Amino acid sequence: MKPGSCHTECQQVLHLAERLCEGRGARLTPQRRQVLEILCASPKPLGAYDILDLLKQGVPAAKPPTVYRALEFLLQQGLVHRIESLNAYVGCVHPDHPHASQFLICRDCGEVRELESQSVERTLGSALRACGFKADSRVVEVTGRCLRCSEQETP
Amino acid sequence: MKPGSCHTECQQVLHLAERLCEGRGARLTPQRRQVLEILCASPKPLGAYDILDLLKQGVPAAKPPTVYRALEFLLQQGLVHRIESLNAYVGCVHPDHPHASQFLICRDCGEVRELESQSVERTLGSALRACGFKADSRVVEVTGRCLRCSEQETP
DNA sequence: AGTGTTATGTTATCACATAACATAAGCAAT
DNA sequence: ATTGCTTATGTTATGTGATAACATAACACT
Repeated sequence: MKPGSCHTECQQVLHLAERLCEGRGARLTPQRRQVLEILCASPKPLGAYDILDLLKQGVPAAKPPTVYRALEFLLQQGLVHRIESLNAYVGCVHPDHPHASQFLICRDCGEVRELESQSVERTLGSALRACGFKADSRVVEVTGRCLRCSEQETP
Repeated sequence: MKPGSCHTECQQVLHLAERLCEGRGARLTPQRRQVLEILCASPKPLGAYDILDLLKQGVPAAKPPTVYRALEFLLQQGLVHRIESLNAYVGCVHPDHPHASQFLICRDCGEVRELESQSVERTLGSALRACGFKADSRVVEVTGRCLRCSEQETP
């Protein structure tokens, strides 16, 4: 079972998202839901205009602000993440607990995996504390080759 | 003495850059040198079009590709870094030894500081090893408030 | 001088993101 | 239900960052 590409898994995430938003009094409108659905169904990060193209199937009148507004909401709710080094977005694998995102980006297959290393979290946290820096958001993005790709060929 | 804003320090970096390029057989041409100079002289990260505006003082015919080509070279040589979460560029403080860049970005004063924590390096490295990921480049960028700014006001 | 390589000039265009203002939908209180 | 507020969406235009493609010039080596 590959991450992000499984239909049933995607459904689970959507239900969880609904519950979370409900509990927070946040409105997961049809449009926002569709954008989340698009991201969850994609095994790879999507650019805003990729999302736009897909969204148009359900919302023909969709335009860039449509997507960016939905993304803004979903990012706030922790339901999706933005990959800074790709200008792209991914559905969050486990939106139930807040976490600083750490991503592994394979330059060959394009897949993005969330890392969630506690030790990286901790060491980064103490480094920040040591220099008195109050963090709002932490970005950890590693580009390279995933295990599968580096096993397949050896350049 | 504030990082990046000191003229003599900037000169030192430029001389070092010349030596490094010389040793590698890389050509630090006048244009590339000017772009590096612009970045070193700035206490804050600059966008490509900011650099372009400044570069035009010395190279009136400069256009976007002029800047991006210079940046490409300087990035390859490790003389500048790109800040992914800002789409901006900074001169490298210590280009002599290669290092994974870690940045602290103050959302108030806009200053960017290089962190270089060995422990973050190590833990991230071992986390990557543990999942068989071969890293090409590591991006660590933390946005928040620097010590100075959080001391000045308390919202 | 000749030739291959690397750097620069030039035009156009692509890709990503948001400002600004208009309309509509949801919701609470009378 | 109507009013009135708040939040969400529609729409047009534009701002900002980056690169493709092709032409010319500078360099380095024999």
